[in-house]
Formats: sequence, C-alpha cells, structure tokens
Amino acid sequence: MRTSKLYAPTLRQTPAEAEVPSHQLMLRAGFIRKVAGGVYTYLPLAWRTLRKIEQIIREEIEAKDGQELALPIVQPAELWKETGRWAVFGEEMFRLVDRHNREFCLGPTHEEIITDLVRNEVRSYKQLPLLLYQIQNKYRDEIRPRFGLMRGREFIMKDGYSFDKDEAGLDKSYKDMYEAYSKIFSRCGLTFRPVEADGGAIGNATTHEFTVLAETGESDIVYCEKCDYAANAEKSELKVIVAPEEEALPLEKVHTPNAKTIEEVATFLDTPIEKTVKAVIFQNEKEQVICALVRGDHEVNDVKLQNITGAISLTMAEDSAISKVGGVAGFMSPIGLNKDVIVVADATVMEMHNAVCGANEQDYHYKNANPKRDFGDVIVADIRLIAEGDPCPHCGAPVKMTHGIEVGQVFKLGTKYSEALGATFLDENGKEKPLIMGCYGIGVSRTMAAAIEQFHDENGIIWPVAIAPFEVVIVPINAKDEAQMQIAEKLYADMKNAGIDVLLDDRKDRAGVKFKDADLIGYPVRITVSPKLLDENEVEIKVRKDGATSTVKVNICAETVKEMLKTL
RNA sequence: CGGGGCAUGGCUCAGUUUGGUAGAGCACCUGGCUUGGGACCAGGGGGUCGCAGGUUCGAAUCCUGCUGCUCCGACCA
Repeated sequence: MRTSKLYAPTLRQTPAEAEVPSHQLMLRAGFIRKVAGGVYTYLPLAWRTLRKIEQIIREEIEAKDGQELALPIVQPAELWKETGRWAVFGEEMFRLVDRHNREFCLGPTHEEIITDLVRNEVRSYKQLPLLLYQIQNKYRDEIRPRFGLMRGREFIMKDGYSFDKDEAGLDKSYKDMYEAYSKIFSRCGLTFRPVEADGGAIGNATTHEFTVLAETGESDIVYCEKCDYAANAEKSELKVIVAPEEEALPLEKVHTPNAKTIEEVATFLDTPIEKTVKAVIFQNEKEQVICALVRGDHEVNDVKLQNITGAISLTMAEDSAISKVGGVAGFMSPIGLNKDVIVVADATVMEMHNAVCGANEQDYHYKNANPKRDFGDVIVADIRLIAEGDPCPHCGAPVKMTHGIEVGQVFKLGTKYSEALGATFLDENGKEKPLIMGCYGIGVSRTMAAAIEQFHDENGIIWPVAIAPFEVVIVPINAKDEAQMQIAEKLYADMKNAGIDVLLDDRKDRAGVKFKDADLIGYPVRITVSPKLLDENEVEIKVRKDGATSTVKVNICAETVKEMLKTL
C-alpha cells in the first residue's frame, strides 16, 4: 500500500468531542469517524487492525475446535419472550417493528438465537461437546455512550457458546476458552489480567473478566500482591468485622442541626466514623424502597445488593419514595420506618455497638443504637464494597486497587437458556437432559481502543506489532528525488516479498509531515530513506516504541527488519 | 433519567454581553519555491452562524420551543 492512495485523513488538532486518549487518537490518526452518538465508521487503518485482532481470535478459538458461523442481527421478539429477556433488557435493546407489526430487535447478544439453533438439531450426547462462535456487530442502546469505541451503541463482538453434556464437560470448555483468551490477549501484545467477576442474575455462576489495565478503565479491579487473587471490585467478598464488645446503652435521640453527611454527623457528635451507620436508599424496578445499611466509612456495593434483593434494576430513591416509607433524606435509619421498606444491613453493621444512626426526623440522629436490639427484622448480608487496604479474601494481606477495561468475559451459563428454551439431548442412558452451556465474549472494537489506552505517548499511538495496521512504513525524505524513490521502491518490494506488512509513504510532502503522521498513526517501525545515507547505500531504522534508531545496508534491510519485528 | 456545558466553512476557535448584513489559524485548489520533524510567497474556492417560530427597519447576536453533541452520576463487551 502507498500512502498517496490510503484513505487516512489525519487531523492536526484534537476534536473537541473526544476526552480519552484512544478516542482522540483514533479520530486524529484517521481510524474512525463518528456518524451518531456511539456509532462510528471504521476507516481503512482501523479495519486493518480490527481484522488482525479478529484473525488472532479465530486462530485461537479454532485451536480449541470452535467453529465460526454467522447468526442474524435482526432477531424476532418471540425468542426473547421465551427466556423473559425481552423485558429484562428493557431500554437497552434496539427494537423495531416490521410492516406486519411484528416485533424484532437488533441483537445485543445471541444466547437465544444460538440455543434455538441447537435445540432443533442436537439430539444426542454423541453430538457434544459443541463450540460455536461468530464475530459481528452487536447493538445496545446504551444510556450514555462515551469514550469513543470504549462504549459504543454499535460495536464488534466475538461471541462464542459451548454446549456440553455434563458439568465436567462445561469445566473443560470453560478452561479451554480461558486459555484461548489468555493467548489471544497475549498475542495482541496487551497487559491484561483475568479477574473474578460477578455472576449477576445467574446466581453463583463462575465467570471471569479479562481486563486490560489502563488508567481510563471503567472497571475497578482489586488485586493482591501476596497471592494471585484478582477480582472485579463489585464481586469481591468481604469478611465481617466484629466490633469489640460493649455494654449496650439506652437509645438516645440527639439534635444534630445541619449535619446531613456522615462526616458532618461524626464530627458534630465527636464520634469515630467507624461507630456510625450510613443508610443508602435505593428503589427497584417495582418502586419498592430498599434501605441499605453499611458502616459510616464503608460504601454500598450495589451489585451485591441487587443480587440479594433480586432486583432487576436499582436506582437511587427519590425523596417522594423515601417519605412514603416514613424516612427523611439525610437522617435515615431503619428505626421507625414503616413495613413497606426492605432493609438490608451489611453483616459488619450488625456487629456494631452503641452506634450513631439517623432518627428519620429532620436534624435528629440516634446515639447508642445497637443494631441487633434496635433494627428489628432486617436482611443481613455482605453488601459492602471493597476498598484499597481491605484484607484479601484469600490470604488476608491488604489489597490494592486499579482500573481496567473489560475486553472479554467467560461465563458458565449452565442450563439457564437451555431450560427456558427446551434445548435438550438424550444422554448415554436415553434420558433427556438440558444442554449445559457456557458463553464467551470479546469486545473486538473495544480491544482496539484498549490497546491504544495502554500504548500511546504525546506523539500518538504505539501499536503492538501483531495488531498494527501496518508493521513498517518507508519514508523517503524527498519523494521527488529519483534516487531516494528507487531505494524506497526496492525496499518496499523486498519487504513485501519477505512477508512484511509494509506501507510506502510516497507523498510529495515535506519530511516533517510524514514523520508526524507516522508517529501519530503509530507504525512500530519506520524506515527513513535519506540523502545523507545514500552514498553509503544505507537507510535508517527507527523503532516507534523507544525511539531507537540504527542504520542498515539497503540489501539486508528487509531481513533485518523481519527479525526485529519478532522481538518488538 | 437527573445535573452542567456546547452548537459559527472539513478541523480548532473568535464574534453574542452592548443587534447593523461573518472572521482568524489550520486544511483545500492554482502557480512559484522548498525537502531530516506539521515551510514560505502570491492568487483563489468554500459558511441561509444546529432547526423552527417570534421581536425588530434590520438577528450569529434578543425571546420561545425543539434537536444534536459532550461532560459528571446509576448499566455493560
């Protein structure tokens, strides 16, 4: 490919709409253009990178006997109604109606479709295990698309599904995919970490997220440096902290004017924050009010809370809902609320003595609240969010926290979809059983963005070789100079013959322009054909990653670069 | 959905407070000159100022409504 023919319009200035590096750089370097909120065109450079990522995925999944197929994007509502997810997905699903008024959606994921396919064809355990996958656009009408390709409404996803006859088979399929994913992200050159994640609505399902470590990541990751524990913060379990025994004092109502936040209350009453109880009020999709109690210095883990209450969605409660259950925002506690409220207390709260909590009355709190005595009937559970320094759930050492971008997830589904859709097979004994399923996703377009988040500098992108749009760019300082162009053309031909993915920047622009573009787009290696080195029959090699330069004779340049690419 | 901000040529923005008929830099076209880090000179093209109403002799500017984008909070690959 020659740059003069390449459609890669670069921008000198950063478009105002972009906030994070990957978004800014993909716009500037001519990788993407926005068409609508969360919807982008992939230009040739982006498409080359995406195809390279996809190819790596294909090779690794097929090494585990996965087979690629293509499921439809347009999907009938009936299948989704069979599993109940037509309602569950809610606003996030792009829905459409055809001329006969039949309902469809644009696929946000494909469990329904794939299970429907398999239930009609798989009859016997002899046909198992089965691993099917596809790579295509997915559609989710996100509340708030942002960060360019990191959270789009249309995005490219690899989704795979395994079908097994028993748990042991599922364990094997899961392990296979876990290994394949580790290889995929390693081959893409990414620094990543598989972390334990929350199984969500499917109870205690086993699931791992593959997370690329990056500042701008939206996931909070906790990890332990002592052992190999790593988990999504919302998943991590916490031990109960038992406060030292104290004699229970009588409950006392105290005036606390203008003290609404827990810090203000603690300061006002001169009480350590560890002896206060914080109430956070949510409401679920049925508008039931849920009062979550944690120690004053702790935070509520809303994912855990959602699982425990079985809520489909949880939002912060409105003031009207709070007053309906007899509470006053800012002065909440379970003491004195009516029966319409669901109270969930963190296990640590129940072990506290003589604590401070709200009095459900403007400007009043209680002192000496003893949860076991005073809080009445409450659900006790682990609903606290882990924080830096909390003990590691495995070994007890203080945990660290970091941010990550979730690029993949492996999930043991079990029989959730096969039971809902009646996908069964006959086992060795002729007995009908539901298929045991697993599902495995990779955000392909997000992986591209994550790579940029992880590898860039003030001059532009720094692609890992494996997923760079081109591995090498040849830059003749002056494309109007015949001697230079002759060398450049020779190198271009040599490298193509050597199987190098090479681009020739034959534009008649000044050298500075071509250098700036090369850095911005981030080709791993740049070859400069310079009049200075012409007499020696040499050219310069520059590595994008560390800026190292060296010179090499023209006749061995291609093989030198070929070797060099293996080590970058 | 709640809360901020923005909308003027392809891009970045000025002009809006105090109405008077649209401007800069970059990009683009032509010619010249130039080639190791986003050159220079000369000439040129391109905008019904997001949309719809209204006020006014006159609206990018004032008023009303809408739309789109974007950032901060609850979802997800």
